[in-house]
Amino acid sequence: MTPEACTLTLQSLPLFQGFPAEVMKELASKTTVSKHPKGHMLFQHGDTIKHLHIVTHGWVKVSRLTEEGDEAVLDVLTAPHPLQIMDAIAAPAWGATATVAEDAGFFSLPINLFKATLNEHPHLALGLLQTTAKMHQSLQRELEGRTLQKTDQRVGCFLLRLVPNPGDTHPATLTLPYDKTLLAARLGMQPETFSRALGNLKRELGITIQGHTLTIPNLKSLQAYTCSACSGTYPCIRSTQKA
Amino acid sequence: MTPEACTLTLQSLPLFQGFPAEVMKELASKTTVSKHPKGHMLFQHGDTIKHLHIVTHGWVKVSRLTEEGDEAVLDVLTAPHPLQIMDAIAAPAWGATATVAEDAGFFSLPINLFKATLNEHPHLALGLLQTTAKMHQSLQRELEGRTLQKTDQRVGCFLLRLVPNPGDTHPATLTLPYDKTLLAARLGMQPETFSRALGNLKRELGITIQGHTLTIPNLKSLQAYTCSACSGTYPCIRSTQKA
DNA sequence: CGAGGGTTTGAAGTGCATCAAATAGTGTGG
DNA sequence: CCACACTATTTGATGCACTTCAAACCCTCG
Repeated sequence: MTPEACTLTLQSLPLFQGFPAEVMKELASKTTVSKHPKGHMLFQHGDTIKHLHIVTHGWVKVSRLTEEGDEAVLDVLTAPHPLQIMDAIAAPAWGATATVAEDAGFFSLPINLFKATLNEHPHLALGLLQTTAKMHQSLQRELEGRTLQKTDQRVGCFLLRLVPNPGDTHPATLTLPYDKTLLAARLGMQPETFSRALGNLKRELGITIQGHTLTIPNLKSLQAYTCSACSGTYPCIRSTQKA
Repeated sequence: MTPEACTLTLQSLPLFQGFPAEVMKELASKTTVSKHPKGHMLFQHGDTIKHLHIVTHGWVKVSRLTEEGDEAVLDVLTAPHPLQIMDAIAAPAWGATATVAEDAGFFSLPINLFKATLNEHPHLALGLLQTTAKMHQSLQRELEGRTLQKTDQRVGCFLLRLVPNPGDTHPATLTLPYDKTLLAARLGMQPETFSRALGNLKRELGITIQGHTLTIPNLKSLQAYTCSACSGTYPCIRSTQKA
């Protein structure tokens, strides 16, 4: 990627809204571009933070592991999201582990440079606050869902947020973005439970499933089934709007 | 409260670390002090946010309600925490409901003034970023706990974080900060389940319970019982350090 | 003392996890 | 292009953790 292209791409990120052109050029010149295949671990819980990583394509699992080997998936991110930016800002070490879930590309910029830039141009922190505040809201919504929704509803809710045009009435078609096993973990349930939940939605609401593609014949009925246990109103916050 | 006292108290809040004295004086002059009894609702999901409220004493429940009347408790806050600062900052607001859980006092400053101050002194946003980042980490830890820990372990974990001197070996005594019913909701379980969990800890680990006071004979064994399902190491992030 | 909410205890039901095994899907080398 | 190995997914059977419903108990406060 040419430096100019890199600058442009960086600049388009919500994270860097409001950053002046000359600052972006400086940041871009120190930015590394990389690709990693599925399964690659980017960093893990406890590692010293050296870079701020931003996903440019693919999917990345952010999780925490216990001594006993259990895993809690905190999020699964795609472009244009930064990885654990809260840790990068606040902590000396990563608070989670990041693993590539689907072949992914990254921009990585030295965390010191990023922090220095923020210090030199403190008004940029205001934009960053917006970004982080949205992430926090999203996480609160997640906690609410875990508390109040049954597994079927969590799955339905996730599907609704994948629908390309929520406004449309009538059949919606969508593609599951990554492995069903990971989807299950992302939603805090076992793969078997996820599979059965999809089965229930199929039976109850006529949803069609072919591999990773599925069709929802009636969005309204899925909303009725799903959103009754949620405090928001559809179309609610969508994962791709998070940052 | 005298204006001077108010200024001093405001200034001591982590939220306002680094705010210059003259700015604090200005903020304090516009700050309202109030008290509300248990049960009072401060604001609810959907209300326009006009003030930034900061708890000065007592406890406040932050929750979201569904149409069906179910409630998800997102947090229970005490001094010196601000209420829903993320919502105050981010647009559009996501919002939650805040209810006084134990008689509480507040500082309230007009949100516009707060935002204007941030804009005028953008470097203050850097400190705010630190605060919000810690809140986010804390919420991630909560989500991990809900995913990986059994109810007994969640209760034990909560108790450990209430211990006054985590370093001490030998019997620790602590007081539950608010109703057991609310505690249960805060930990994402039913009151009955919470009660039984305490009973289990009593039986398994010799914890003594007298009303809202309890004694833990051996912190190490409680840690072993509780923290094995958690990715952190005790003493982990404590609720009172959150902001 | 009596009323009402907070808390505990018991019994029964349910949702999800777990274990086990079959099936579908994917990539490999022949 | 096929056979194989390996993984992802589905399906079934069983068990357990937690919820739900019900009732007793306790505690505070008027």
